[in-house]
Amino acid sequence: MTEKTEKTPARRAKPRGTYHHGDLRRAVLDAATALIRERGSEAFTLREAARLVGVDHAAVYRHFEDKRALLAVVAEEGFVAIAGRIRDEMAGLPETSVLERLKALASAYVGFALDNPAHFRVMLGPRLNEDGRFPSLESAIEGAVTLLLDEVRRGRRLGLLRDARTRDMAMTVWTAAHGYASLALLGRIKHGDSVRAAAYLEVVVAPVLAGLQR
Amino acid sequence: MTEKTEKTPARRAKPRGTYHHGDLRRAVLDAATALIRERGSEAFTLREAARLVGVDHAAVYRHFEDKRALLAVVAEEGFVAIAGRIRDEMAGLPETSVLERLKALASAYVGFALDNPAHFRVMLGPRLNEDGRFPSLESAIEGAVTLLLDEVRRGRRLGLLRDARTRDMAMTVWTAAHGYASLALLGRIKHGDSVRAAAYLEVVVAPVLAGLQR
DNA sequence: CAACAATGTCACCAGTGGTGACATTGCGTC
DNA sequence: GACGCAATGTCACCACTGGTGACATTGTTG
Repeated sequence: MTEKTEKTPARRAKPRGTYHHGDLRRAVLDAATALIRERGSEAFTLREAARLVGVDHAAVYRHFEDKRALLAVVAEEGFVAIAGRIRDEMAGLPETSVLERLKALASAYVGFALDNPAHFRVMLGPRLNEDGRFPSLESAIEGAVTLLLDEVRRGRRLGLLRDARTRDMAMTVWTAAHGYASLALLGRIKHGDSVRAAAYLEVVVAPVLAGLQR
Repeated sequence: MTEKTEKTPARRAKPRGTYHHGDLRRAVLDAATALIRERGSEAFTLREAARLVGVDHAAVYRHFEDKRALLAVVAEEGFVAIAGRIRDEMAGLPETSVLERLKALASAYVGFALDNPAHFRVMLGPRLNEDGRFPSLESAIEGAVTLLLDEVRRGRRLGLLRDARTRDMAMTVWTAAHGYASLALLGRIKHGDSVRAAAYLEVVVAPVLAGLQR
C-alpha cells in the first residue's frame, strides 16, 4: 500500500541517510547542554533537543528513561566538570597553604557557576536526586565534596584551622561559596562583570575563612 | 440553536450560583500557595489552582497577566512573611547585641526556608524578576534586605563589627544564610529534623559571624 | 433602566512529556 | 551468506499545559 517514495521521505531530517544515529545518547546530551546554556534551564525541552539532533523525540526515550533522567546526567557531567575546575585552580598552590587553597576552591566553584549559570541551576536547582534515583549523580557530587573535605582535613592536621569537626567546617565553606553563587546568579550581588564578581567573592568570603582560622 | 438547558449546565462547578466570585484574585493566590506547598514549586499549575477555586483557568488571566506574574505575587508575599519572621525573631534581643541579632536573623531566614521549602524556592529559585518586571516584588525583597543592612550598620556604629563596608558584610551574612538554606533544602546538610537543622545552623554560621567581629 | 466596565466561560491553539505499535537496522549464529 | 533477534528509530496518539479571542453574565453608575 505504501510506495517506496512514501517510506523514505524523512531522510533529510537527519544529516546522513543513516536511520541509526551512531551515538545518539552522546549527541542528545551535548544538544541538551547547549540548549540549556543558551535558552536557560527551565526553558529546556526534551523535544527541542531531539529536533536539534534531527531525531524523533521518542528516540530519546531509548537512551533516557525520563526528562529527569536526562537532566540528571547533564547535572552529573556538570559536577565532574566543577571538580576538574577545582583541581585545576588549586593545582598551583602548595599543600601547606590551606587557606589559599580553600579560597581557590571557592573561587572555582563560583567561577563555574558564573560561567555556566543555567548548567549550574540544573545541578543545584531542582532536587533531581531527592528520591535517591541516579546514584551516579550522587557519586559525582561526592567526588567534588571530597576535594573540600580533604582540604579541610589537612588544614586541621596542619593546625591551621580551628579545632572543630571537619564536616562542619567544610559545610561552612560550601555554604558560603554556594550562597554567593546563588545570590550572584539571582543578580542579588552587585558587580560589573564576572571578573569583578570573582574579585568581590574574596571580599565576601574572606571573613568566613578568617573565622575558620585557628 | 442552543437551548437554555445547554447554556446553564456548568453552574455546579462553582460552590455558589455566583457567576462572579467575589475575590478571585485572593482566592487564586491562596490556592496557589497551598498547591505549591503541597505539590512542590515546579509541579505547580495555573490550571490546577483555577480548578481548586472552581473557576475556568481563563478567569485567572483577568487578575494576573501571566503564570509568572502570579508566581511573582506569591514570591512577594513570601518576602513579606520572611521579613516579618525576622522581625519577630529579633524582637526580644537588645539592640546592642548585634551579633546575637544577626544570628537570629539568619535563623529566621533559614527557619522560613525549612518550614516552607517550596515557597522559598519560588522566591529564590527561578529569577522571576530578572527583567525588572514586578517592581513590587523588588520592593518586598529590599524590605527584607533593609533589616539586614540596618543591623550591620548599627554593628559598625557600635564598634562591634570589622571596619569593612556595610554592604559587604551584609552580603557575607546573607550569603551564609542563603547558602545554608539552599543546601539544606537540597538535602546536602545532614540533620535529623528541622529543629536540629536550626541548631546545626549555628555551628556552620558561627565562624562567619566570628569572622565579622572586630 | 440603559449602557458600560468588570469578570467569567467556552472553544480553540501550539507545544510538551510520555507511550505503544510498527519499521529499520546491525550483528551473532547456523 | 541468509536468518532471526535485539537494538534503535519513527509514527500516531494521549492528556495536559499556558495562552488567547469571542461571547456571556454580572455590578455599577449615569
